[in-house]
Amino acid sequence: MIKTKISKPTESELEILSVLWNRKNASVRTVHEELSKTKDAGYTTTLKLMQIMFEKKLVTRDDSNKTHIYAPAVTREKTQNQFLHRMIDGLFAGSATELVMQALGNNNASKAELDKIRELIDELKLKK
Amino acid sequence: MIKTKISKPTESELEILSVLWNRKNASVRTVHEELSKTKDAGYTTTLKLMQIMFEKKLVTRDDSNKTHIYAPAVTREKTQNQFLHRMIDGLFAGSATELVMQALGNNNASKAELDKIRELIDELKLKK
DNA sequence: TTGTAATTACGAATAAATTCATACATTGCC
DNA sequence: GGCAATGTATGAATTTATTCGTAATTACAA
Repeated sequence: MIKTKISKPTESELEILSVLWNRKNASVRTVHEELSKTKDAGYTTTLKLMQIMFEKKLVTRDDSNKTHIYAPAVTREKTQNQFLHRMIDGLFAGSATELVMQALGNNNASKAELDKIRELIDELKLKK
Repeated sequence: MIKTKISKPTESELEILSVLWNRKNASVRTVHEELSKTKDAGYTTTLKLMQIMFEKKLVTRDDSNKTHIYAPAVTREKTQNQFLHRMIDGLFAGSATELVMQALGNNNASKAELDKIRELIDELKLKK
């Protein structure tokens, strides 16, 4: 199996991917309007970014109509893991456990959420 | 309390901070030699970066001797949290729980580690 | 067909991060 | 003192990411 170079999405690209993940696919205009809620940048800026992402193969697009429709070419999960690994390696001395504990400790997870995590842990332990 | 603008360390700055965290403090040469093990860049590049970090107040330095000694001005924990939050907001739709589950699921934590995390969870639950 | 609104394409400006060459300063040793 | 070794300072080049103005294209309604 040939592994093509992983191109890590930049900060801005991540914002765009988020919109695409939520909507499955979208036009530049839709993405731009979504982003405009929290950020202010010109329309052509978003367009250009999405074109670059297309070249990088971070997204695919259907250009059979005038308005091109973009869709993510990478999954949210893969991308999350990519960043998690980066972070674990660079900032948590390679220990995923450290990251988990830190994230748990500093956050107000509800009782229900904590239970859900506990369940997962028990499951994982069974596999050992 | 006055909150000064948080300046997020860049990728390269993070590598330098890692060395400083591990050693408490170090000269440019020491840091550079450490980094050279995994990365190849010139000495003055490391120097310049550390000077910039000093201006940004990411590190302090003792320049009473010819060879300046640098020390981290931000803690590893604070920095970890800063990045964790960024990541949770940008990539996990604001849910720390999601991040934790993802990190756990994809990683081979040992039984002992899983137990440690479970303990933490139980502790947190008591506080609810 | 022709005009207009919406869109994509393109190229260049700007900004941010990284890299490095070169100059200058300090120390220790002969 | 004079020289070599080891540092720091500085400015500029390079690279990567972001932004946006303007031109070309397309769809479609009048």
